[in-house]
Amino acid sequence: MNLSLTQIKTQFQELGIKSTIPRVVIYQSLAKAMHHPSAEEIHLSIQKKYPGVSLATVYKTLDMLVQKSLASKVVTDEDKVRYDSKMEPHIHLYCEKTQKIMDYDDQELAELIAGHFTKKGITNFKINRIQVNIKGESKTIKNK
Amino acid sequence: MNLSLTQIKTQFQELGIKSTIPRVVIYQSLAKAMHHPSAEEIHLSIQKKYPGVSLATVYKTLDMLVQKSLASKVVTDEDKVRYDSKMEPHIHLYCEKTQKIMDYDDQELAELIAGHFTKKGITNFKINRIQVNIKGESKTIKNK
DNA sequence: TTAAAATTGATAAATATTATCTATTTATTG
DNA sequence: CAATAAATAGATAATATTTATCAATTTTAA
Repeated sequence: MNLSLTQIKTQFQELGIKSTIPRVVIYQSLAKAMHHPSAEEIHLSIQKKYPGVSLATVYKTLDMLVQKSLASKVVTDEDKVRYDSKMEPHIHLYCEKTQKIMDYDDQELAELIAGHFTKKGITNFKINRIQVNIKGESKTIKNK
Repeated sequence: MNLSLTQIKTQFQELGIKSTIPRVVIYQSLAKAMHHPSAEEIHLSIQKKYPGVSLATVYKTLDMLVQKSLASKVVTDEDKVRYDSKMEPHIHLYCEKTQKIMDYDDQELAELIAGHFTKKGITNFKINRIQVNIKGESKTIKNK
């Protein structure tokens, strides 16, 4: 999602987040990215335009965004954490060959699962969020 | 699952895994544990009886077990990897308060989801495994 | 414009995991 | 059983990611 600096500042204000250049830029980069970037990737992506922003600030800002529910952590089999600014429920497809993560929207499945638990429930557990991850391989189109 | 040393040795032999004391003991500890232990927890758990076994060996052995499909990695929001020796498909309940992971078997849900994808499919993606994680809070029994 | 409070950036520290390399152990063969 | 080749273990160094520290800077509010 492409967000303007003004849009972000407004959004921050509504949530009581102090607007600083690093924060706005980091969130803009995350929101634009389609590939669930790591802290370091975000740091790199803003290097050219904002060389001053440190990696520590990127980490602190990402944590803050997660706290404020503007982003979520995506843990993977790699040893680093990735981030996602798409907060609507969606499924992640993990390609085991390329380690890439793709988004997959499936409203029907979401309802199917939610319905199952509404009907059946889980004893002694309060469900906040249901995550579905699919692991496999993305088929690329061979010899056109 | 409680496995005897002999059972494990036999299982290793069948899979072409060389039986060493550290390996057998590590796998036994993992198989017995119900709490999805980390490498360090496994290392601790065998300290008393087998003080010689190093943490490096625990890591190497766990990797090997994952390669041989005797265990799987469980990534969490914590910054360490946990391991699971239960290889049958099952759901993990993540308690966001205690960070504890509980197993939850729900054959019906598994079939529901599998059926959904059989019917609907995902374009350009070969599904190997479907993981369902449920995040929330485990309700403990208050004031008996 | 000023002042208090919060944030930043540079760097050190902590933590988890992997790599290296020699000594030991295992499995095999005679 | 003994000898041997191959694989593994253990100690430790190295790497990588993330967090903590703290003075300097920036923001917000008055």
